[in-house]
Amino acid sequence: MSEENLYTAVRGFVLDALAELAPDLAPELLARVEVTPTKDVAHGDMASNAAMIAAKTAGKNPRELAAGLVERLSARPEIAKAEAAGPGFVNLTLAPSYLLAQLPVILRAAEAYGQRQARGLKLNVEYVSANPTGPLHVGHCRGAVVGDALANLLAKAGFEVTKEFYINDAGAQVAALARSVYVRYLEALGLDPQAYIDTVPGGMQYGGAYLVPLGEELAKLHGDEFAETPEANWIDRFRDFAVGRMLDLIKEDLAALGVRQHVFSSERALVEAGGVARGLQTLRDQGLIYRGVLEPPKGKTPEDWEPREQELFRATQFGDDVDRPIAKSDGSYTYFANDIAYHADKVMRGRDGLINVWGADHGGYVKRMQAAVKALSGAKLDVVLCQIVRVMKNGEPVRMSKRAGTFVELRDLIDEVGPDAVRFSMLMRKSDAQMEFDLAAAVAQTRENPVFYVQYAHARARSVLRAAPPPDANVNLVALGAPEEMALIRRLITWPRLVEQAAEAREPHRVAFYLHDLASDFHALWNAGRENAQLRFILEDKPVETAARIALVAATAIVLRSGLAVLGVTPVEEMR
RNA sequence: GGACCCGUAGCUCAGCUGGAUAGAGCGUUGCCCUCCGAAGGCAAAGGUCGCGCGUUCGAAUCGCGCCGGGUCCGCCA
Repeated sequence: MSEENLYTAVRGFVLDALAELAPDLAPELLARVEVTPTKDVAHGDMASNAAMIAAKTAGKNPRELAAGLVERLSARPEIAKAEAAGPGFVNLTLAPSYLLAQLPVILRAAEAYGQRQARGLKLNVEYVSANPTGPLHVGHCRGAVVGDALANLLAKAGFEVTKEFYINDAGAQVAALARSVYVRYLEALGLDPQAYIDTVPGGMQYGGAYLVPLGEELAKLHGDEFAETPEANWIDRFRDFAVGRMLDLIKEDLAALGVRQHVFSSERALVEAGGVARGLQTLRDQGLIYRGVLEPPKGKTPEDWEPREQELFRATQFGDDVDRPIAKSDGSYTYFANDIAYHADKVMRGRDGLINVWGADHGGYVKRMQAAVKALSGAKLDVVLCQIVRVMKNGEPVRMSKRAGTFVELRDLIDEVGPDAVRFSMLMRKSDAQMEFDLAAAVAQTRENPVFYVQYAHARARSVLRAAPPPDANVNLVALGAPEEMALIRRLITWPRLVEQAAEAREPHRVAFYLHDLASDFHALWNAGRENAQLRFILEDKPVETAARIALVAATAIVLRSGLAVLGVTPVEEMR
């Protein structure tokens, strides 16, 4: 396989030249040498900071070193022009033939362009993991989209990726779900549930109408068998039934968004298999669990605070601020203990790295979870936090509460604006930036959504290709050279580099911005053809030019598809 | 009181892990369809990058301190 990432290749040239001028530079120093796209075409195609990085230890000033690099790099056939600039940049203009030679590479690779070779490393990306107590609401969709796109991105970057959903089916929430379903069951039997509701400590916690059919179904199935019986007789049965149904609901919602996870891990199954004690044993063996008393949180002492001895995990040894309880005062495990066990399980399944996509309301748990994973294994846990999406309707924030049944269901949103627009707009922002989502605007402004801008570029490209002879990877490309054409090519060859960098930063939004820029370059070229007929893609009397331009258009469509696939957005053929 | 995230154009947001003159979309103003798809393009206007020190060849980016917004802080998950 030829080197697809041209920046990596050129960086190799720079390092070769640097080694002649300043041998024996430390590897840490060389690692900081970059070859980057230039912001301004006047600076050429690529620029390197090599001279500025190496100057000090090489005992030369940056400009002097840059001049030496320029001399050596200019001699290479791949480089048309090299010059020193500014404080010591080396600006490189690539030989057109070298740049153009990437077009056949793209055409042959097709949608696999930008796909890095397998690294032999397995990553686990866990996302959504909503409580199985109801359908997904719009607050969930950011994490769902970001997690899914990130997983795709990492796969593109050469990692073996497992997409995972953690089912919180073991705690008080799902017990409350079972009780709420029980209420619907009583109603379905024609009984007044009020007397029962009064006996439940938290009352009717999940009052949404979506549980009504479950109650009816249970009434049909069991008649009044459980109507007057103690909770112990029915709660397991009702809970399992309800959790199963809610999970089906969630999976349907995810499917509507185009999200399909590989693994659904049940907390309950883990607990019942004794996984918690097993997971904690690793920590006990290392003496990282002890009995102790925590200080009250400063400035916000709960009124009923009293010192209690608890089992604690020495999270402070791994960078956390305080040690964290793994058992409640009554001896039962905390959620954190279950989470430790779950992460131990994920690591044992052979993952080289774990990534959790969490809502910002879990920000306070990042350090302790990272500490636990560090203590459990050599694997690293990265947490991508998604800030809460504030849903606005007519300028008013919409309160979302699953318990009150007042949330806006994700499904409604998808049905209204379509999965592509939902996904793309969630990815047009950095995930840790706060975000307002105006429902009215999302519905009304579908045409203004940037996703259509990108899809339109693809549809335009495909429309040209339908009217032209098929693209040929062996075509003569010398006819290409207009500024708009070269700008587009420069953008295309940046795709492999972008995949790598976005994956490393765990930032799928960069893909969305890249595609927007690429679409912009393509639209600009298109309109150049409207201004100047000689720049049109298809010229009846000029088969050589036409063939070269068709190759460029085909390459553009390929990269657009390649990127949209990462985002999970449909590359439409036409948008009429 | 503490932890984490955010503060960039009127609005919504990027800014490639420290680089050259800080960008895009929307909105405003003015242009471009006898021509492959105008859901497009070109141009103009719009900035003390929250404030102040510091680190160095160089800071929107890194460190510290303030100011403002958000999320969270044992026996919920």
